Amino acid sequence: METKPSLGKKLRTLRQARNEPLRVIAAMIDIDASLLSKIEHSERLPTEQQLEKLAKYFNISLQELTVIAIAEKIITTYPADTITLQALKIAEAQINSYLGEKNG
Amino acid sequence: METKPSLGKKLRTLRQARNEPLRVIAAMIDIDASLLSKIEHSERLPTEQQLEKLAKYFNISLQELTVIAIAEKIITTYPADTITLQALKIAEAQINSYLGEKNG
DNA sequence: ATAATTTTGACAAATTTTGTCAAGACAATA
DNA sequence: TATTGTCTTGACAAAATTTGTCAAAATTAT
Repeated sequence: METKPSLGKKLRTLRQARNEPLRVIAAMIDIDASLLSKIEHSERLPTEQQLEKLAKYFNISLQELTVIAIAEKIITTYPADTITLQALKIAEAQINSYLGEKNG
Repeated sequence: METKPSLGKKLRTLRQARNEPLRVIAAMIDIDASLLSKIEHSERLPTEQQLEKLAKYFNISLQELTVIAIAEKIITTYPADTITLQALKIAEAQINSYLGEKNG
């Protein structure tokens, strides 16, 4: 079982806070309940469009959800080792440099 | 034209240092010369297996190539904004925590 | 026990990735 | 400048991955 905080956990918590079955929210975001179940278990990640609908439905920040989704995608895609760590630092540096130059 | 340092540039530099045509190295790593051309132009990224063969052929560190490849993949996949930046930091933190616990 | 909900695996459809080919651009050289 | 070899590019097919659904099993609640 997946134990650490995750997008799935967050979504499940939000849903349970409202006492709503998968069925209802799945319908709201136009997917099958089984897919939402998988999302809540971090077996699948929501698409951008699903994230948008979820953010709207739960009235929370899309950006916040997107951050977690990207982080999880990266974590599941690459091994948790120093190579990946170095790659992340480089990517970070490039974005920082890009954002820096964009302004002053 | 792509101007910043990149995996493609590095590979092209290595190849040119040997004065070898695409054809030769492409053959060594079992791909078409046109694909290697695209790789050198950062239009495509090498697969893991291609990276391995390239590292061997040029007698350089596979890890070093992999780091750059992953960084470039991330950069081309996600927008260069603060959301991605936050996501990268989270991914980094998770790997660090994983690597930390793994040892002492 | 029954009914509702949730989970899971198998699968089809859609999308993305990967590699090749062929034609054209470019460069070097006779 | 004609010829030959090299490099680049777009279009495309094949392969791989992702995405979503269905149906059946498992779990939970009534």
